[in-house]
Amino acid sequence: MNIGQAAEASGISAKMIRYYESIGLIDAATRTESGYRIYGDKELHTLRFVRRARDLGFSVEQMHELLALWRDRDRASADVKRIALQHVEGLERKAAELQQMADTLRHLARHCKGNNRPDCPIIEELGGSGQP
Amino acid sequence: MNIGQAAEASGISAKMIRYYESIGLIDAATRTESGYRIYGDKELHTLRFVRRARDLGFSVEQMHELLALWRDRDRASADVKRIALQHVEGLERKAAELQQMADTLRHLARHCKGNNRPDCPIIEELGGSGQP
DNA sequence: GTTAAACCTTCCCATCATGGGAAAGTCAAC
DNA sequence: GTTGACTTTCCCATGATGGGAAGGTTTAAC
Repeated sequence: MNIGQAAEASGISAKMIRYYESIGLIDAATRTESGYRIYGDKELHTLRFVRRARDLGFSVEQMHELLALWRDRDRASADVKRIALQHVEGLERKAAELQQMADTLRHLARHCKGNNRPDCPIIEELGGSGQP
Repeated sequence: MNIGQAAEASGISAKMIRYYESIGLIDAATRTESGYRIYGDKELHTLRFVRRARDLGFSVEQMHELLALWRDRDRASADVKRIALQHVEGLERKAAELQQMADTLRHLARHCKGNNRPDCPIIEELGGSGQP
């Protein structure tokens, strides 16, 4: 399988597959005589693992740890769980932060008439007291 | 006021003030004879506007539009509201996406024993069927 | 057998908002 | 007049991703 087909089958772009290889997240693919990367079932399996982890928002560094644990038959599930829950905390913190911003803005927008007049609580909040 | 004091007073780092100037978000500061940027009340007011907008997650481009509206006495509040609500949508979409990831992972983690054994629903989900 | 399309390779550049640091100039206080 | 705290510009880095150029390879059609 060439890189294009591996990309298609894994859902990771060829560009990113090369990038993941270059930073050492995945092993360097074997090559044909002419230098084309070739992928087999094992490599595809790894790429799919990476895609699922990525879809769950894991960073490259976390994916690196997870891949190591995945390959380690003697892993402790506690290690996996720790990485996952640590990530969950980050996700929830970030989500709450964004939602907080959204709530603030929605609140301000609710009191903005949204018409032709210039007066608007949103811009007044941003400007503090006084005009520019 | 020098850039350091303006940074202190506005909550935007000197580094970022220079950057915002370089990309045209804020006007180029006047300079002393020796080239130091100087900031007065008006400029500080603008910097504070930018900080508040940034704290609400607006992008540089959106801040650019908001600044223009802030300075425009003939603005329509509808324009401000449109930008704000558009941003709110983006924030909520992103927040929901992160929260969805967090929920999925929390669910998997709840069924992971977190002990010395290797079996773990989290890594099994990432790996799909079969071992690496 | 040649040619054209569709691949592949590496390399460089861009994003977005932010920070680090170097080298050199300026200002204020002592 | 020296020292220390500030300022200037310039270059580089982040993280994950894409765009595109220049050039080599494979494949399918004629």
